[in-house]
Amino acid sequence: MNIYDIAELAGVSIATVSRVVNDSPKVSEKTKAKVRAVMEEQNYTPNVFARGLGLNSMHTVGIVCPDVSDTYMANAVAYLEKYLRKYGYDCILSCSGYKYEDKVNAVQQILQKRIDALILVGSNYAGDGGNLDMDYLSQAAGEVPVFLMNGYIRCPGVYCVLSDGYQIVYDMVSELIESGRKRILFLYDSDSYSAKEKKRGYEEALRDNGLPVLEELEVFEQNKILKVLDTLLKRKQEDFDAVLATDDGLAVGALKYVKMMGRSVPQDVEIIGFNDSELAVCCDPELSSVDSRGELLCRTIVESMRQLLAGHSIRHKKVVPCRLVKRNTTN
Amino acid sequence: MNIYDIAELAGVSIATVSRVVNDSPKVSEKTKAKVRAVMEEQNYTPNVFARGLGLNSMHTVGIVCPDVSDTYMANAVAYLEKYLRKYGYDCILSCSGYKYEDKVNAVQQILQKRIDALILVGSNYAGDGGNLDMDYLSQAAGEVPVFLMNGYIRCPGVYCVLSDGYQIVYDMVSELIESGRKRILFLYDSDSYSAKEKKRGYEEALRDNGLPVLEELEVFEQNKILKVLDTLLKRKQEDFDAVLATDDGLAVGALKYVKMMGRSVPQDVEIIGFNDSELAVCCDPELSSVDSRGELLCRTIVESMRQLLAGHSIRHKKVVPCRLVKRNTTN
DNA sequence: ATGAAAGCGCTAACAG
DNA sequence: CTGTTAGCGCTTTCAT
Repeated sequence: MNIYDIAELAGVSIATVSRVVNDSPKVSEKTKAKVRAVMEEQNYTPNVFARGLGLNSMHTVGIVCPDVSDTYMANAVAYLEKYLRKYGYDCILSCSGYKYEDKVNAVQQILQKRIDALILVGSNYAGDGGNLDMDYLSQAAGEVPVFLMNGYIRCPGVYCVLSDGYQIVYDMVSELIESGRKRILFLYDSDSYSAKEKKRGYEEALRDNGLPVLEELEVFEQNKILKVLDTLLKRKQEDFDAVLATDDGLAVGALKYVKMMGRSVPQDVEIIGFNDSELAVCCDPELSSVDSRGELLCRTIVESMRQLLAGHSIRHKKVVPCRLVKRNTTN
Repeated sequence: MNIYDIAELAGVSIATVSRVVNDSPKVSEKTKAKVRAVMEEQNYTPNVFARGLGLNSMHTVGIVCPDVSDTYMANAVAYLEKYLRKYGYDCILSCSGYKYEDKVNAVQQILQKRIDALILVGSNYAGDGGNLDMDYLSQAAGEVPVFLMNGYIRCPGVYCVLSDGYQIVYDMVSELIESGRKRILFLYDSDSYSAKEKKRGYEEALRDNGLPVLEELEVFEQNKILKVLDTLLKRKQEDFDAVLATDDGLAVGALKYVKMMGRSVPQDVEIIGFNDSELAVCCDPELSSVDSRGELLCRTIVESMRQLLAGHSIRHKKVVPCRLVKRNTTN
């Protein structure tokens, strides 16, 4: 059943059928109704490939993230998909992994699908692991609009939507210090843009509050609960009275360590995680965690994308404030 | 830059270029090399839409799940994507939600994309919520091969790959009883095929071991840690000495309740979760959990799909055994 | 408001 | 092994 069949059955030309399919205003309501009736009756669906060929678009956006099995990204993908679908876009998903060359490959591959826009989830696409060569992004941006969720690079055609990790960390550290904490452990697990921003917030807050930045208090470990626990056990690093982690998994690892050392949370050690995931509620005691506004970021990205594709111009950088979800704190 | 340009630059016909693109064996290595050189040099990429039109396929498979932000599904999608990409398939993802009509819509919508196969993740597609009308699946199966991950319906064209929830639950309950547990709470959160199977395993094990099936010990609650805790608190149901939950989130909710009641785990109450997620390791004490073999299921699905698309016939049902990951048990 | 016809870029007989 | 050519199903001028 193709457009010719419908045209014949409806007694019109294929051009008219096409116009009806695209809801063109220059078809009389009467004809529209007639054609639509036939389409319904025949259960006709336009061939998306032919349509794509003609329009050079299949109304599809590409979503690339290092790993959807990560809670943060899974959430992001879920929200993105939801908003994109709301506006009739389909999503093609690609999980690139974390290695630079794999990320480049994934981006180049998905571009061949002639997507209408590309969304990169997670700040790992903005300068991770030392390789700062962002050419593949500017190249991509030359073909379609590129959106960076929670990352930032300065490059025409790349639109960045991110939460203000720097600010919230700065504020939290300042508050911790004000409430008497002196040795705050900073736990992170990546060199991504957002991790660096958080670290900067941590260090600046320490400095601005007259405390030294101690290397021994900045620990980099894979985001696995038991790995973190293990590392802390090995280092026998018990000399801290607060922990700030860039992810809830890390925070829980620290929590386990602290409890194992017989110290109590939050009295002896205050622990704060990031992303406000189920992990923060699962552990005992529950932990405060920063809501990094995943849903808002996703909504903003999709709305911006629509603006852009509709011909409007949009800002290259949009920053959203984070907010702390407090649980069991001492103050 | 299209096939004509390449043909001209390489001094061959478009047919030859097309053959090279598709790596047809009937082109001399010499010509292939020549054409490939030009393609490289011009950075040529075949237009996927035109290709789709000609082949009536874009080498894409549809993945539909109720909600990727759920850990189990996120994992499944990650594995599926990985294996599919390995064989050159792209994935289009659709999150349908849990409502029957939304599931039907999602399936019908994604079919219009002329995907090569459809994968439905989670047993919610096989008879959930009372509505047993599986017509939309058999209809879908009429158009493309349909794979059900962890669900089972008897329908030609629908291939089911699932883990044996019935058996593992039956075995675990039997063991619990043998080790002296008498009142085992069964916590579940859906009416899906797999939940029903687990419940059946629970009930049959009780019966076969001479214990009654008590309604008060079967509690249905949303899979949210705090919701479960809340429900148990309201019911003041403390009269159980073991818990079997169909998901780790539920198990953790029960754990919190048990600890709150001042009873100890696993001495007073043994708790076992499902899916072996991070939650099982995050809580304190860590919980045993059933590995439902997500990766194996995904790999099996993708391999089966390839067999099928290659013209071989495959079995309509493949069952994989689960396995228990023990942590802090009493026996 | 509608139709005729020329593409869109590629695949796949068919012919040599 | 290579080239010619007729589609694939739709969009879109350009007429009318």
